[in-house]
Amino acid sequence: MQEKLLALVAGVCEEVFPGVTPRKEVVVERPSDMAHGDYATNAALAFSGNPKDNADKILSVINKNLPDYLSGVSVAGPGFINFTLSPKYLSEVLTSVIKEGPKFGHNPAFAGLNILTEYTDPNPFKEFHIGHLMPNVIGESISRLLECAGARVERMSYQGDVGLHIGKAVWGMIHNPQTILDSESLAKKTAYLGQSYVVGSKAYEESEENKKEIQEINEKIFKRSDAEINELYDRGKRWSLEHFEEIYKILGTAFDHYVFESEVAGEGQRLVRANLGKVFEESDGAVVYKGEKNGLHTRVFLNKQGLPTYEAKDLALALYKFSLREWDLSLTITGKEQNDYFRVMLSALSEIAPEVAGRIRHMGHGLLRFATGKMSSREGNVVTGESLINDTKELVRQKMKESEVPEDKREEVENMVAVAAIKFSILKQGIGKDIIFDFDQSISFEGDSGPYLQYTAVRANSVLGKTSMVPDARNSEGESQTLARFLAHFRDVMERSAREYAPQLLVTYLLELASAFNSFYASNKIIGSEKESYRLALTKAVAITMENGLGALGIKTPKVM
RNA sequence: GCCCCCGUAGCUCAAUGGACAGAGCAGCGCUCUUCUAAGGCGUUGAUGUAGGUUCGAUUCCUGCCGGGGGCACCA
Repeated sequence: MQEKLLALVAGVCEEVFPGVTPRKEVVVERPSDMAHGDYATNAALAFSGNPKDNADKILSVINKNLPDYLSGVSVAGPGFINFTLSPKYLSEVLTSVIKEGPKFGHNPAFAGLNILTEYTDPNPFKEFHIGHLMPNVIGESISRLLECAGARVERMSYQGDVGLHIGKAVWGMIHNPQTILDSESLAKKTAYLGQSYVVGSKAYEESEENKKEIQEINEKIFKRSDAEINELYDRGKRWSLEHFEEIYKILGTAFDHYVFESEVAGEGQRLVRANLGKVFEESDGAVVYKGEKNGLHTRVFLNKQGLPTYEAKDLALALYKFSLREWDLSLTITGKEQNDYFRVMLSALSEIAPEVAGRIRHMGHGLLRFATGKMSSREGNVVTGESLINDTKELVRQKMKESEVPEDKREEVENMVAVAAIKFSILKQGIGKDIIFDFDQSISFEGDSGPYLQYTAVRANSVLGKTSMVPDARNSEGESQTLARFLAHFRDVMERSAREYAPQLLVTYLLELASAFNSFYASNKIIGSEKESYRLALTKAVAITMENGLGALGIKTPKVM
């Protein structure tokens, strides 16, 4: 629709101002307030001259031949030209929403592109704490938005399975042995790993002797030279990965690719050495990249021992990604504390493989912090992702005591609602912004919240289940067009959210839609009214749109709640 | 010291250079003889500060104040 109107406006401008170039680009967009219309153009302001006069001229030309998808064109404010969609067109939109069903909202913004997203990088042997929830929730939503925009998306998780933290955890396992059977719960296994890491970290700080032992263990892990240590390492890694998988399942993420640091370390080392003297240089015994030439800073790629650092591994990871496929775009989502780091790494990469570097984009998400005190896996006072989900589920359970949900479905619904509450609190704001986490404030079921959106869809579906009348969008005379107008904007919102990698735009839209529907619901009887078939069409379209929108956020819609 | 990001109602957040800056929470007052009150209706309340660019600035530029992050062998 936006394109259609833009074409119309462009044609009219050519007629009114033949051969004149506007001072600025003429655009058609959604006005901030829907009361002004469904779309607006700045055409009258963009051309020089009195905006009101310009607008009048444009208006008279459009009105001479008003397309049937518009019911009105008007001038307002400083000279905006507002377009209002006609009831006839809105009825057609409703009909097509119902026809398209789960496909409604799909758009061509990224049509045909192959995109790789990398977004949850937890470390085996460490707990999956709530900080890991951020990239997962954001990454999953962006992946889905891109899929709705026509892209083929594959998801990757990159995990640190080598490094000092592992040595510490294995040292802890050796000095604090516990017999845990394979059949025991993953919760118990990962709690033990978490403890072992705490034990090892403390020991590392306590004495030089321990420090040395841990470094030795680390070297043995790296070389896989000690059978007993290999056994502990392999078991711990397996437990961690199984545990992560369990969490991904609850969150609704499925990765296509898993890459471990140990798999790219060797190639990273080789890559840096091969470009020594060209891209990298030696400095103080290490191999570094001087980023100052590009306004950045210097970073170490190979340490004094000649071992690859994170930066070298990331170079190899980037090339590995493109050996899988010629991605049109490779998106990496990490904490924003890595923003500067990524600039340097990509700068180095652009000297080695510019065609690859040019297609990589890094996005830094905000940090999840606590109002009181810090969280540290070294201290062992982390809030794990699992415990947050469980605490939230407990609240949902309280709330559901009175609900109609059948016993055997409760667990499933509790999960969906709890996950919705958590995901919403992350996605409602801009990606780069920190979240000061406070359980009572961040996890909400009322007002603007994930469960509020789910509730709206459930309520709409509940109405639909109570009648056998067939929804029919045609008979809309005398009915408010507000809801239909909201629905007509969904595709534009989905497209913009994808283009800007901005799930919060979709969140805001869904809240507005929910509010409009609930308001409609409170003041109109649907079943049994004269307008039943039309109101059912609206209700059905809302249910579809809400479910599709929530889906793009990675939130499931329960049947009942 | 250098570089990057952020300051919007009491609190937590929205807002594509435009039209009276949107919500929710908290507060106050209503609202289930209609289909899920996790709802609806009403009400109080905000762009850190000083300049600049622009017909028009929360948005762009500069200074100041305040907060966060990064800057050599961790990831």
